[in-house]
Amino acid sequence: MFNPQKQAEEMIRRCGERVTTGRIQVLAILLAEQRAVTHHEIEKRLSDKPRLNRVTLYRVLEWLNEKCFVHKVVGDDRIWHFRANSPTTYHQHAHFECMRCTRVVCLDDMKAEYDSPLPAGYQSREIELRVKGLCAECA
Amino acid sequence: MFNPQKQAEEMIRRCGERVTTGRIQVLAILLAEQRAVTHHEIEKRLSDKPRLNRVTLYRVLEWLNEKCFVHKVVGDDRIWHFRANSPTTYHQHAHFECMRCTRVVCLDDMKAEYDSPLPAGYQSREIELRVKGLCAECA
DNA sequence: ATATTAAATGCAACTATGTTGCAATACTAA
DNA sequence: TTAGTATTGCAACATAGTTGCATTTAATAT
Repeated sequence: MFNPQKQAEEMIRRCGERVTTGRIQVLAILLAEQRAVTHHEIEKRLSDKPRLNRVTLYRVLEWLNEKCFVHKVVGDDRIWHFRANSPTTYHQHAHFECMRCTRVVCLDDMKAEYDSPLPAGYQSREIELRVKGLCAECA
Repeated sequence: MFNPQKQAEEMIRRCGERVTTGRIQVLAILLAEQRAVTHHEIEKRLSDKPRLNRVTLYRVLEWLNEKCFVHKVVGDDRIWHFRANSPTTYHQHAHFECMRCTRVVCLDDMKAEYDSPLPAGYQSREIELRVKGLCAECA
């Protein structure tokens, strides 16, 4: 059975860096969540436990991103949304963004295509597809 | 020969809304520019003439966007970038974003594909492709 | 041309997301 | 257990963008 807390701790321990309760809790929250969530949403989910400082949360998220446990997307609300990485989400990002509620959903099974060549000298490292529209609840 | 100022005025006049020097100047700047530029960059280009107020510039840009003279994209720097629309850019956006200098370039001739279906009940209104990497100068 | 009126502008103050420097604390290894 | 370094918390800051309201200006009617 699925225990995000334990899994998070295991993942962080295995990478050889410092294991802190903050990192575990935040990663656990993101593992349990099936979508990209904002700093603010994570803060709310941390509210019962001894709350992590706002700044620390930002730094933890940045760290998780650097270590590739997580990736981040910015939506039309100009706010970072974080989501736990799974093998499929790693280098191909497709996200759906609701134009009404600004909810961000990850579309893992996409196949982003880009036919035309880039301008001369340009190098592509990552491709991100953003589909905007209305989610089921707002449609 | 290409006169952005005149063309901008003509476009705004034809849409039947108020023609103001602010709107003309900003649209002219965006027409002359071949890429997506930030509020800040536009402000610099306005510096010789009697400068538009910061807030007004935001409102002019918002207005130009609503009237579809312009579209906006947010980059990884979480800043809005604006670009004049041409028929091709209208409903298909593809942008290249340099990971080093954060320059945003529009790739007009893309053909974004999205194979998988959206989750049930979701509606797509717009598709945006973001290719991240290094531009010619930073590569 | 002048007056009228609604829309656009300028100003000041504000909001929100995210950052930085530094002192205090906690994790790891010896 | 102790030492040393990485992480955390706090306060102050930076920046992009917004809001309310008084003033000005573009379009319209006289």
